[in-house]
Amino acid sequence: MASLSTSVISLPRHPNSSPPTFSTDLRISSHPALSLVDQCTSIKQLKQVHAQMLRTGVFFDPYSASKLIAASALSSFSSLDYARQVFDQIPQPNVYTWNTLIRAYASSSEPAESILVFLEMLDHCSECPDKYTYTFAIKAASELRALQVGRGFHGMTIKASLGSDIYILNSLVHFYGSCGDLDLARRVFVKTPKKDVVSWNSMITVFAQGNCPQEALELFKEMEAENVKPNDVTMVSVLSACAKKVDLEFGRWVCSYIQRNEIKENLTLNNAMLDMYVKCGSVEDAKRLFDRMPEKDIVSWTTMLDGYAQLGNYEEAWRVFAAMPSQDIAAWNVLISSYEQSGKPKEALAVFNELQKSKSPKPDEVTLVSTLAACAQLGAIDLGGWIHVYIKKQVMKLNCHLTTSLIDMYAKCGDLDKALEVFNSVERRDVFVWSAMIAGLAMHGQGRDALEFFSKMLEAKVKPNAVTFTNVLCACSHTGLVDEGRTFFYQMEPVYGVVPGIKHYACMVDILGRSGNLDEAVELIEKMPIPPTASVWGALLGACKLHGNVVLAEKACSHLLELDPRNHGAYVLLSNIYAKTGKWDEVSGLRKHMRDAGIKKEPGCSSIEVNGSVHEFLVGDNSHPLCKEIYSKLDEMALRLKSNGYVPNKSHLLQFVEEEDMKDHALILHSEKLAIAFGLISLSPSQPIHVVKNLRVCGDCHSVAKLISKLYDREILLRDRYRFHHFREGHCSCNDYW
DNA sequence: GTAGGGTTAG
Repeated sequence: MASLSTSVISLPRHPNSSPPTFSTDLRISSHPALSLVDQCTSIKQLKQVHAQMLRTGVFFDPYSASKLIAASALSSFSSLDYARQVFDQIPQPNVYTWNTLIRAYASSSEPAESILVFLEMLDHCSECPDKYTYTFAIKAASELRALQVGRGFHGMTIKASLGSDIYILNSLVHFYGSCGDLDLARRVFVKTPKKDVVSWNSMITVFAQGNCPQEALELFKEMEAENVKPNDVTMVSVLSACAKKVDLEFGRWVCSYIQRNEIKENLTLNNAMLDMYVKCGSVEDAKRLFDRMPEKDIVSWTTMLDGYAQLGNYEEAWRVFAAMPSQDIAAWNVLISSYEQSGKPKEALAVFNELQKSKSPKPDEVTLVSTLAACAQLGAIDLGGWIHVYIKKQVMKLNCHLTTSLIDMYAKCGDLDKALEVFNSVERRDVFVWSAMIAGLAMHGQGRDALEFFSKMLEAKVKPNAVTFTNVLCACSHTGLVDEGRTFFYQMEPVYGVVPGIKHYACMVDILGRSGNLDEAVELIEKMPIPPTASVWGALLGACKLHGNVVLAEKACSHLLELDPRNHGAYVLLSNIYAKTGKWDEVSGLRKHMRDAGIKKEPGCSSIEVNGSVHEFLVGDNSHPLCKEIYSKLDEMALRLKSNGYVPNKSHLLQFVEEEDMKDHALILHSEKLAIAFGLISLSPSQPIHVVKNLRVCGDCHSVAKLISKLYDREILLRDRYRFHHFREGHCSCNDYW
């Protein structure tokens, strides 16, 4: 046997040194060149064998040429371009040769080529595509999620009398599922005459991955009832369905089922069990399994890492991260996204920084999506903009995920123009891209524009979803478009097929309540088909505060506290209503109750980004290095405001403060004012002051910001928990409607 | 001589 340990290959001499003859020569299948093909470990070696085959003429035997193509296209060192070159040298490729190329492209990174080769085959091959050809071509269509193309193949298989081939039918189930058409997948499955285990597996997988975990589990039971023995692949999908359903009990049952039925455990199955445990919240079960797994790969480690991170146990998460054999980008992404999603955007950015410093792995699309979301939370536009440039420099394709994140980041960082620029620059806009743009316009108070975008979206034939409607209603709420809001709300289900959810009800209550239609808001709550949640009562309570309706406020508040007894926001709102109507006894009563129950008001916190770093201020904060300068600026501001007729609005104090002077003092120390003062001293006059506040802006701070924008001739952009306030020349973009 | 179904991060 020839050895390939050297890079230059010398083929063994043919036993009788005479050139081989082909066509009918059966010895060809054992020709030495062919066994060499199997031993190649690099494209270079393959090329040497190829050259020898050409020289000896072996290449012109279709069987031999196909082997060469298979090796160049399907091996670990595969090069499809090379395979294509080899293919093009073959004078008359047969069906098998065509199949090899179509198969190789189908599972490559360019499945579209597979379809093109299939079409070429129809033109150039004297034989018809066979059952193998179709399975490969259908696989390519699945990869591409090309519904129409696949349907075409489906029709062709029927015409070619291959309509009952089990391989083709199973591929079709998988294909329709990956196109998201569960209905067609099911129809093919139902019509499959003799279902084998793969048929069942395919359909279960389609349900599990298509957000129908319940159907997946039911089908598994049906499969059992039909006495089809499930295998390891079945169980992977069943576990995935348990994970999606967050059904730990059933998940545990499945694990014991696997043992009872002696389904052979392998790495993938163990990983699926790990994932199920983690998704169902039992990292303990996951850890027990992890410790006894004979083999672990990067997926096992990443799943454990995710388990700890999701539970907020970052100490253990970092320990797993450090212990993994290698940290791939997925591991970094777990950390960044879990920090970002649990409201720790600063930590997320710190991890991103570490990743940058470590040089490898390179951030991928998921990294950037999570990091942009963290920037959006913080209002960190410098880093956000940097990532935008990074994407352009890396010539990364802006897919819809990234586009959505960029629009969201720019909008939440106050740069609506940039958000629009991104929106206008892309070719493809899915429902999320449109919805993000509508949300951006809404939060900047441009409700009418938001609605115009909504109609453009409909014109573009993009179907709105629940998120779209939340944003549309939000736009109506921020701009006070009551009639429009009502119309959209009542059109949702009959016209667009989107059933109003709790968020939509909360928005609608907000729209009605805010505009003073408190009775209608109450009526809507009473008629809701789903039980109202804290957010719904919260919206009503907010409206009561705006319109000074103490009686209704107390009712809303008691409902709210019934559902969420520790909701400090409710106490604050009610207390504000009491304060507004001068009921100071009630204010102190509430205060006392909060103290006794150990409920603390979430401290107001404002942050401002100056030269790329984020500075945070709490109320009365004096921890900033420039604290002295900030406070003297505040004194100056107070004087200037007073001399311009400003009177502090004390109803915005939660605390009952005896001394009048103290009240003024507490107000002037609100975090947003500290941040604005810091902005005034550290930014050049041409730079707008961007402040992000964690709570809703207080009424007094709102008036102050308006005045400052005029007296100091500065633009102030304040983002509160709900929206943007853009102060310019004494006015706010919200028109004092918020 | 070829085939179909599976696990991690948004």
